[in-house]
Amino acid sequence: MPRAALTDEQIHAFRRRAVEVATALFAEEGYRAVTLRSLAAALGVSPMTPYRYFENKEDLFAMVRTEAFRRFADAQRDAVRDVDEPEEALLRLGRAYVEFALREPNAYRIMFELRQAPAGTYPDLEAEQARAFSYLHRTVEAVLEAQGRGGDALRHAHLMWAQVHGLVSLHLAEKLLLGCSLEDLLAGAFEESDAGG
Amino acid sequence: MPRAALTDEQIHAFRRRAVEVATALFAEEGYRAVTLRSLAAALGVSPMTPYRYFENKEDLFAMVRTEAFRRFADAQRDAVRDVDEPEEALLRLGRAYVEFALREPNAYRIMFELRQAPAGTYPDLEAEQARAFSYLHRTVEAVLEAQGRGGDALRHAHLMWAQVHGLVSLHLAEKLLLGCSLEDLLAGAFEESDAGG
DNA sequence: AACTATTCTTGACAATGTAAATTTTACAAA
DNA sequence: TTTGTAAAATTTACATTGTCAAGAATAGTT
Repeated sequence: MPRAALTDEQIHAFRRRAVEVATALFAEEGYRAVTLRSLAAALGVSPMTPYRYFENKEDLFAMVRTEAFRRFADAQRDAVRDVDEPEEALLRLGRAYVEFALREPNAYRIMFELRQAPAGTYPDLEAEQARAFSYLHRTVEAVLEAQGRGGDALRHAHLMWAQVHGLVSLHLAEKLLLGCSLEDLLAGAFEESDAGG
Repeated sequence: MPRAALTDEQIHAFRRRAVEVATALFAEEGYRAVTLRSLAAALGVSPMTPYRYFENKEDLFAMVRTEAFRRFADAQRDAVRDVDEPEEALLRLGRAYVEFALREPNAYRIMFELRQAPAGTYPDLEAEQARAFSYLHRTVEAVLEAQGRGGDALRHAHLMWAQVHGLVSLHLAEKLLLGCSLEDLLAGAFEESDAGG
């Protein structure tokens, strides 16, 4: 006789929409400018309604991050779909990486903020993160294998990731000195990545 | 006949102490946990007193960042003091970089947060930042010169910076996958930096 | 000792995250 | 159709924050 509880589908639908709107607000106004109240207003619900669907703000942010990593991982996947040449794939991964970061700088900022919840808190987030990295990892494996020297693909993949992430981070934080644009640096980075493995 | 205005020295003394205490609080409790009220309490003054010495919280944070960059730049300077061999100097800069980031992770986080005030807002900050980079820049110049190929030292220095910053960032954000520690990666990075120039 | 410009404190306000209380809603039984 | 009820949604309320404005204390000159 009581009112029916929310379907899993209804819950997920609301969560999806909330994350979507929150992401849009981030893209416009930046990270910390988005409040739960402004989000609720944008969703057309009362300020406390999101609390039925998310534990708290941090929980919602985690899902925003998770979805951002999902889009990022998808972009990485699509970048190497139907690309057989490993070195070509490597280049495309790098380009797709930078493209994503420049297309969605606020998403990138949220994804790689230097203060995150302790490991194990948000398994979905970490899964998407791992997936995003997996395409680079596999491609580096293929490159090294083609060159006859396998083994430390994980290390090399991390190094490349760090290189590009470092460049993008410094660019987004406006730490690059005049006379050195991101494009210049990327050209050099990719070139050396190819050469040096 | 009125009360004497604060000396420049008094003002600077308070600002220094406030920044010092704020830095200590950051180190303990992390970044956003520090409030102006808690800082004032730690300083033994009323909540509004800091406002006579800083425009607002952002202004105070900027000075915390500036001092962090100053310590960092000093560490870089000291790392290569009296080191003649350019390649040895390069290694030491890298080690000093990572040491600083691991010794003062919260400072490092504040310094390289992905959302900063627009360029030109805090000249002192940018000056210390530029100084911190200058030691690497000069050393790379020396290395390239010794190898007979000069010209793109700025680019190479940026790439190395990005490499190490990327590794440290990923480490601090706990994004490194199991089986790949920061130490392993750094060994590889430095080795290749030496080799590849 | 008294005036006054300056420093410092107190009180207050708006915004925010969130808890508790209250109201509304949807469904099924009477 | 009416009504009971549990879930959903809203409204209220509160603590914490950054910051403003008014008041209180302070020090140095006359």
